Amino acid sequence: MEAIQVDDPAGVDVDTPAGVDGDARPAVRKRDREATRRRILDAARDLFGQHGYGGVTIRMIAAEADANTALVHRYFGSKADLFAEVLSGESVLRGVIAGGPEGLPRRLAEYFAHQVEHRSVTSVSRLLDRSAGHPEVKQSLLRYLEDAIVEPMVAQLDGPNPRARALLASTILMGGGPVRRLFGLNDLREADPDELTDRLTAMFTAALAP
Amino acid sequence: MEAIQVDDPAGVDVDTPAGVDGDARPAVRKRDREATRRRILDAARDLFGQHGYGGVTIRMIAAEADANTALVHRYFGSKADLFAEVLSGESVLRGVIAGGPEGLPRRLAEYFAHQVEHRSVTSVSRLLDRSAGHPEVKQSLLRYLEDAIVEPMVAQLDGPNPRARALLASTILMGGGPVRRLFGLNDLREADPDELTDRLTAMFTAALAP
DNA sequence: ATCCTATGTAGACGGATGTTTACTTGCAAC
DNA sequence: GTTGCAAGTAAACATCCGTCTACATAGGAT
Repeated sequence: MEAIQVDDPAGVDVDTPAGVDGDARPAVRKRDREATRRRILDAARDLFGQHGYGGVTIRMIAAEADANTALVHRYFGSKADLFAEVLSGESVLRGVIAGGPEGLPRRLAEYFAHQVEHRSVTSVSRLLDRSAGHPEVKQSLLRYLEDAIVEPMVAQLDGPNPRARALLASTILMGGGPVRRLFGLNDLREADPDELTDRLTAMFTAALAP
Repeated sequence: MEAIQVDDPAGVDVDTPAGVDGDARPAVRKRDREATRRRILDAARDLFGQHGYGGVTIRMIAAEADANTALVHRYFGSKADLFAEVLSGESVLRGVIAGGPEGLPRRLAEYFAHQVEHRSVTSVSRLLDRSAGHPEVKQSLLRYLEDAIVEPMVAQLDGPNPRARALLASTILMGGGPVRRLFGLNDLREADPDELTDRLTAMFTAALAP
């Protein structure tokens, strides 16, 4: 869990004949603010997606990005700020939701079912699920859900109480996180994928119907 | 968040005339293993229910139970063990699920809607939600969900893939936690309670139907 | 009244974490 | 080549946490 110390003084042994180390990084890296910032952000996105906010330390992020811990704070302020920036870059669900109200339940169902079929080590739902219960990122999570899910969904709904209906659909989406985390995927794969999608479509339809 | 230090040396001032302190506890308590154990367990149940596993410290529990930190470990082993014991005592949902398959979707919907109407500071869903992402209690959570939700639900289901259907219903239940935590209750109360219950019934029916 | 044990207590230990500080060094403008 | 600043580094700081150890004492058995 620790001991990922990068004990390469990065100055000794400048002429490493060829990259013998696993990572394909140059023996001595150019100083590049933007590149470093991006490496940190990418590492943070991966790690937060895998282990959630609480499961990741600044030192883990720095090690994964092959950067110094202090740089994380220099470029992003605090851990919570970095998390917020990672989250603000996610936009997969927005694309799923866009596309017109008729097919919306089915598109949501297919997104859900897709996550059951192809386990992605990193995904937004995984990140949301595993970051629950950390008050310092509640605002970031709320903003993401509002901007990327609820608001675009409400924009497509006719009839009364669109917001309550969108929240019920979100409930299904968010429930997938804990269920997958605890039970794994095999139980949900019990039936064939098409039946799962059909059933989910019916659930989303019930949540969203006017 | 801290400084709940109980600085009562508990021996000085033995003859406090009457309980002037807010808590109705005797100035000097009798030594009582069972009572102390129960106080700790009750405090743990309340606090875990409010803040989740990670949001509660052993010191908070001890302070709330007016006991010593070491006693928590003496009586319960570790924090994770204490959490498991708290969880094993919860059985509200089992009662909701029992009662026959026909009314099951509606009973689940009413349970869900009830939590929207009467915000209980402590509840199982709240506890489950806020304890996500802590690997050391994953097994406890899984066991609870399996024993108290999925297994009793499966026992009532006819038709194919009962387990996958039960998991989909659980998805709705578990999604309620994050949604309530982040959005609060007002948005879901947009419509009148009966309509909410009806809609949830339809969702659970879609999840569970053969 | 005297022991003895289970109950309760105080405090430390070891480790982890977010964050900051003081320093070094690459790089480019002059 | 010199210099100044931004990029990068090492190490510490300040907490906080779960857990454990060594000690005090209440209260029943003798």
